[in-house]
Amino acid sequence: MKSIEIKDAALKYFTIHGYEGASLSQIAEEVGLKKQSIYAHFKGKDDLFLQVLRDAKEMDLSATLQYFSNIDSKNPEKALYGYLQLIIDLFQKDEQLKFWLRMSFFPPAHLEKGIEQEVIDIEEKERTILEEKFQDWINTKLIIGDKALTPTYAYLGVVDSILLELVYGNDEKQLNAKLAASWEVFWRGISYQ
Amino acid sequence: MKSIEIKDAALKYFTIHGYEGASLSQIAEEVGLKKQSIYAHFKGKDDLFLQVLRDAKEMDLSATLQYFSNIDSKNPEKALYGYLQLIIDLFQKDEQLKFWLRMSFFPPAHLEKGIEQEVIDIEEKERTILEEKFQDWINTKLIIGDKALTPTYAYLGVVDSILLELVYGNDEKQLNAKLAASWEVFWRGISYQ
DNA sequence: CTCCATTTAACGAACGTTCGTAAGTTATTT
DNA sequence: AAATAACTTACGAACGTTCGTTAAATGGAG
Repeated sequence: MKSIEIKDAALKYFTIHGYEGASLSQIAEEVGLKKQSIYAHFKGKDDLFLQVLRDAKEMDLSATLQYFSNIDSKNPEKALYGYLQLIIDLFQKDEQLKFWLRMSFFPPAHLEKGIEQEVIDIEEKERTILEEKFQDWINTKLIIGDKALTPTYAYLGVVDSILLELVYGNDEKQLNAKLAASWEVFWRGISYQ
Repeated sequence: MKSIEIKDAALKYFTIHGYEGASLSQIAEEVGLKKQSIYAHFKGKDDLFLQVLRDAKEMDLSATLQYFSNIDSKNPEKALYGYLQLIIDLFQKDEQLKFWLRMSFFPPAHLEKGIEQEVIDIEEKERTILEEKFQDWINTKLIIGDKALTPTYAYLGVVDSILLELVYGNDEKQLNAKLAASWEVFWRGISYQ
């Protein structure tokens, strides 16, 4: 299917060059087409971009949902650390997560409002999932604390810092060192000792 | 001085629209000039961009250096939390930090190599400052641990997560909640209890 | 008169988009 | 089964606009 090929190429160029820096002729050339042919599949650049964005968002959200529906609820340490590794895997396996990150932080100005809404939407969903898990673990005395929001936000902070290191991504050794350090301190910060 | 005005306007548009999305005519219009007049002050778009970048980098680095040369070395809790607040202040006071962040994560492709070098440079300098402080605090039993690298990386992770929240910046309430949560867990993770 | 910032004018190149058209595929009618 | 219609996909050509950049003319300050 050609429209999937186009979206793949668009994902690649939007991720590398941003919305304004990516051109339809580059994208078309990548799949062996002229730029005019893109208009047989998409209404225009904005339409192509938004479809790529929604695919990326859906992929990100479904990966998170699936992971946390299959975890061992008696082992928060394994569950939480495993999610960090999942993110690293996802990030390195395909471009969608990097694209999503770039566009949620620095959206094209004329689409900012719509994108912001999607970002808030996914963020709240993922936060809710985490908050429920943390509440369970607090209730069952597997981690310390009273309200679940504190470890939730702190954990999301660790996730963000790992994502940032991935985006920045100059060195795998440094990534692993940062992951180990953040995890060690975080886990000590929320576990009984 | 007109070239400073131009750099200020360039900073603004580069931050909002990125390198490719910002145009010289917009920047010139902001300071009441025609775009061709920019060439009396800068060699071209790249030159203007790189000068703005170096100004931003210098500002970021000098703020960090100055802060950590004036801290109370007997009180890591205050010093570390104060730096997080300094970052929030800096971020909200002027655009340079946001510009620096955007360009260090998503540099214009054709300048990537040079920018990456600058980012590695500043990152190493800031990490070294922190590492020395943490080593002192470990030696004087003000925080736990053996090697200073672990709390250094973990703290840099907290810094990153706060920066991300600032970039993303939809809500001051949420920013404060995330800051409080990350700090609480981090501090518990590195302090004696 | 000189210098320098700024202007007007113009450049080639690239941008996203639209149009008409041709070919190929699928569906409907004879 | 053959003929017709409708739809999809792709392309050449061109649209108007904007881009970064260069060159030459203008104007004012020292």
